[in-house]
Amino acid sequence: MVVATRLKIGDVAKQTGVAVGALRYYESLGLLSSERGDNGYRYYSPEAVHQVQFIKKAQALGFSLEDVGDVLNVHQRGDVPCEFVRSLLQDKIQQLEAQIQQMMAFKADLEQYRDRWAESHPRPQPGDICPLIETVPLGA
Amino acid sequence: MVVATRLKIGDVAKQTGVAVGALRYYESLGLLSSERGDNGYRYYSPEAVHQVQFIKKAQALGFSLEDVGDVLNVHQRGDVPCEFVRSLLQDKIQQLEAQIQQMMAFKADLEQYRDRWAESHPRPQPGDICPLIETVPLGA
DNA sequence: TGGGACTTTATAGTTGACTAGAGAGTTTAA
DNA sequence: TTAAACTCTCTAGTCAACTATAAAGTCCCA
Repeated sequence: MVVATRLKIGDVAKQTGVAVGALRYYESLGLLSSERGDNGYRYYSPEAVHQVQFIKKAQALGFSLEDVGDVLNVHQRGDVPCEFVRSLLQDKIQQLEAQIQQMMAFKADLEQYRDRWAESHPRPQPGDICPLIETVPLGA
Repeated sequence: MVVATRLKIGDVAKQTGVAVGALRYYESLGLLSSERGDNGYRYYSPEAVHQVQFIKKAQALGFSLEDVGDVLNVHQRGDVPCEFVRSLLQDKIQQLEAQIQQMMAFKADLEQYRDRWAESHPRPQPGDICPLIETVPLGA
């Protein structure tokens, strides 16, 4: 009676804002799966939308599609012990933590950079040459 | 008498751990400058080493070489008012801040993900199927 | 029944940040 | 002095993550 909604590739594209071509590309990498209709069309379950959103989110944070696959493929194969997934997750969390620390340090650098310059130039004059970079070498 | 040390490209490569080809590439993008000797060789000042280190640092944090150029080119041309550089820096700082916030949120997601699973699986059995991804859809 | 919107595969092109190699000239240390 | 090591330019290739296009088939609705 109640047949689970089957989405066509264009529907998933619209709901996620991800291009049709990109979805096919994800499939080619094993990040996203679909069933094929008799017409050869791909049909997706509504969860596929979440899957794609997850991919985009991870990606926005600097994870590669391969990284994402490390987690998702494991799920799709459905045959890997939980401990493995858990350690993958733990790795990602630690990577993220390290990256956050680096970013905060770099941000502090940039702020110091900006503020030191502000001190020595309380009121920039038109035509000023900017001594910013050479006088406060960053990241040395 | 005292001539400032002139480094050859290979010296800079060794001191920074960046490949010779990459240094030439940076130059082609205007991120790094050198003087040419009569032999056609590039010669670098010791500050070039800091410049390259800065590039690598920014890059490691997800800034593109174009981003880096936004800051550095301004310096190399030496003719742009400070306020412009200041606003560039301010932009980068804010970008960084936003990214840090996102990363922290995502990290929290992953941790929740990991911990919820731990609750429901206090002692994973060998052969367990991992219900991690489907049961706790992330980033939905 | 038609036609526009959608789908398929396959191939090729794009961007960023390089690396690799050819072919030629230069420097340097034994 | 000569050979290894280094440098030059130029062209081509690589990898990731796509996008674009062609040629063909399918769906849907007025």
